Amino acid sequence: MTASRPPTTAEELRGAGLRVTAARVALLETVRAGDHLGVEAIASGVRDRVGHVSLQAVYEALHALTAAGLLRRIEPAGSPARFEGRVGDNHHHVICRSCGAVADVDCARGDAPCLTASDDHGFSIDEAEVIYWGVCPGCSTRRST
Amino acid sequence: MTASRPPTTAEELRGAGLRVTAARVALLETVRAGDHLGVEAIASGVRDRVGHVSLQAVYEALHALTAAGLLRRIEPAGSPARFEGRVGDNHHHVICRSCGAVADVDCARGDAPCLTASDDHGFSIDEAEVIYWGVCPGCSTRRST
DNA sequence: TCAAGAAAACGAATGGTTCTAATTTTGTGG
DNA sequence: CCACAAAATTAGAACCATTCGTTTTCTTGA
Repeated sequence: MTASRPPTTAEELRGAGLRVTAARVALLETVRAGDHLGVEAIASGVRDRVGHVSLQAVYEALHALTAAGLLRRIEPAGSPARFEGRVGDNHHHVICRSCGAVADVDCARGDAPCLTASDDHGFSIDEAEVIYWGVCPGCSTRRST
Repeated sequence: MTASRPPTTAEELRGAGLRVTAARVALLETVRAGDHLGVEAIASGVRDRVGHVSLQAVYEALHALTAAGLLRRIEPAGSPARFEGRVGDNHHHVICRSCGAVADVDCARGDAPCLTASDDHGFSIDEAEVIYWGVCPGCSTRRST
């Protein structure tokens, strides 16, 4: 009897070669429902769904899901890591210098590397990561008033 | 009598509104002579020039010189911070996924922000930071052999 | 030269992340 | 259905880069 609930998330995990645990399903759903969450926020979201989960387990699962390509890790300079569920579309990010808010920016090209370096110094480049730095609407109104 | 040696570095510091100390002069020269050095390497270079300097003093000076615009801080995801002396030309970086080597990539535009976001979400963007990820020549030959 | 204030030293702490080793759970083959 | 091996989870400690508070030293401008 395995037809009562839609096992989409679980199937994705299994399809990626990962074992299915309640914590991983909850984690994947939490990250997808959230908006560039940090580790602490993810842990809290996972606990809301499945009870107690250790922080280390969250780190481990984030590592595994990121390596499997189900999650993407972004790490703005000077901030702890954040995770997002949108993968595969090679999009970029705008980050607020004031509050650290992160928003997605679609990539015009879509495929990585979406930019070509003027001089690659012999490197074989596979990705161009773009971070736009600025001030978000909320912070700029707060500043000017 | 102040014409015996070229006081360029000291004048730059003073011009930026900073006090001139042996440690700061040595630090600025170390970073400029080096190639995207980390804090530990900078501290070691400063000590080679002026003797004992505490790590905290190095952090403090790096902070001050970065804020004054004499240095630029880059922080590749998953690595400690590195500093470079080339400022003002809004160039970008190629980073080796294997050994962490950093090389400069000139920006085609030169002025920041050199890219325009497809959708800025209302942010006022002042800089587009581009990091090209790949494998450096040394690491790719090492891998293939 | 002198006093004000900034910078450096010193010592310790903090936060995010990773490691180790032991235990539990999961998927699978008998 | 049961047992086994692989993988996941746990707890705890450790690690690293960075920061903080305080005292001492030094630069600077009057």
